[in-house]
Amino acid sequence: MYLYNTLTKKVEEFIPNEEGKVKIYTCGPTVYGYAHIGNIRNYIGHDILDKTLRYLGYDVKRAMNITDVGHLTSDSDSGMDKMEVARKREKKSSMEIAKFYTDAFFKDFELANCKIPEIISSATENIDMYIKMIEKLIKDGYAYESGGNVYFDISKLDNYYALTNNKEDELVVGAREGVEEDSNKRNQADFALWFTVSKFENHELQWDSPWGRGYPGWHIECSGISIKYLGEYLDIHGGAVDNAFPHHTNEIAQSEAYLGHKWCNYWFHNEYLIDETGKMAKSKGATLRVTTLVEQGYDPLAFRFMCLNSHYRKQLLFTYDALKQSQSTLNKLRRRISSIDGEGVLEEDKFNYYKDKFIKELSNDLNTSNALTVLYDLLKDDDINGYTKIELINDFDKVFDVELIKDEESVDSELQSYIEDAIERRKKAKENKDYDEADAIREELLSKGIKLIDTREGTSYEII
RNA sequence: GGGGCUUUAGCCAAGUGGUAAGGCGUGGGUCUGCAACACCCUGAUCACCGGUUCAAAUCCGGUAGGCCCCUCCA
Repeated sequence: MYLYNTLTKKVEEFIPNEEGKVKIYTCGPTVYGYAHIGNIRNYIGHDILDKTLRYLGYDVKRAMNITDVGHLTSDSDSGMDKMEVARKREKKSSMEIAKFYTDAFFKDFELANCKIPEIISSATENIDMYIKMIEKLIKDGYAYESGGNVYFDISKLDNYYALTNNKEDELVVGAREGVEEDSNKRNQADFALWFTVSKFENHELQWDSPWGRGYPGWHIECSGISIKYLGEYLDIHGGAVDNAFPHHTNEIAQSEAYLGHKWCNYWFHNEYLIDETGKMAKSKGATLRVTTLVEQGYDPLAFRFMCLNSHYRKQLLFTYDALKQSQSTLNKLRRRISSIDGEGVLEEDKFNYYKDKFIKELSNDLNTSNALTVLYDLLKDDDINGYTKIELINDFDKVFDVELIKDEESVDSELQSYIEDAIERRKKAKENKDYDEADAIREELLSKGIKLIDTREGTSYEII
């Protein structure tokens, strides 16, 4: 398995800390609003990573956080907590907001056939862990109290910018509008580990701590949850590209300072899904959800397929035209696969030949686009029996997970006899050259969601 | 100002030194009462300029365009 590692800026062979086992941490959503399709693309990328590693035989343990507190609109202490903003907007309690958007998130997540990680933990469930970490960081001289807050002192590290090659002198404070410098910090790039009540009024969620009643900074949650549930040695940590700096940079800083040794070997970053205006962002008000696509009549797996057809490290432009193409491609694939006669016995050498090709593509930094080409090559191969083809398709779909072989929809016997009767009536009408009647029957069924397909062998149907 | 990514046919897209995969769509055809489905045929010298090389979409330099990060975002 070869993966691009942001830390080394190269595609390198993936070697887990413990043979046969992989520990993955995925940065989860901040649940102050709906997850849009760009967010979901990121999770589809992680899902493919997860499923590919399992496909290759690794024992995968994956954790993901739900950020329900501590994520400021700005990292200087002037920002509002995102959860607080949503709370005021919707006049609900923080926990209600978090619950509502967490449920909505997982609905979209599952619509895209993303497997839910073994461990899901919310920021507010692990306050003890953060306090423990912060206490040690202060004790060891990596963190300090100032103006009521606790900050991490990046000057204590030799290689703070390792992940992104940023240069301290060149970073622009307030490059983004609305960001103010925090005068409590010793170094410009220091970041908050704990905020106290003194800085914010009416922050609903607060906990007692050695530094006063308050709440954790954003970055500490991922380190805390990861170390608590996955241990001191992590194999892969992932997120979207924008997380690399400062979030992941800060995670590395605080985790390694806390642990006293290297923490995570591979950093996995997904590129964005963009639209004509650029990045889709919750903060820009983007609300196109997977659920929305479903309401518009699209198969959510067509969206997943669209992501698979591209590469996780390439920006992907979302257009309805592209989505329609994917829908069409997926429909054609499924039809083609459903017409395969699955008779025969397993042809092991051919099975292995295609499986090896499939593995080779996925192992090359998750080249899903080429993996799909292996599927097309397989479908075109006349020198392999139907049974073996179906076995391979089922096998590939463990990773693609786009329901290439749709389960036969169970049609109750009453409906089935009605359809068969209608097909027979239509057949008679056609024999009598009463095409108006034949078309009327076809229309009647179509209005009930049943599509007739005429073939040389007769008429079949499809529930749509 | 600094850092990162990116530019291949109408669209999505593979390709990491040897002479452009695949898919969608389009057009043409076969089939068909019609339609749909299916099947067959159909397309590019790889943003531009220069260099290295027997050989470059692939390496190097430059130009232009797009996107992202630099303390809110997946």
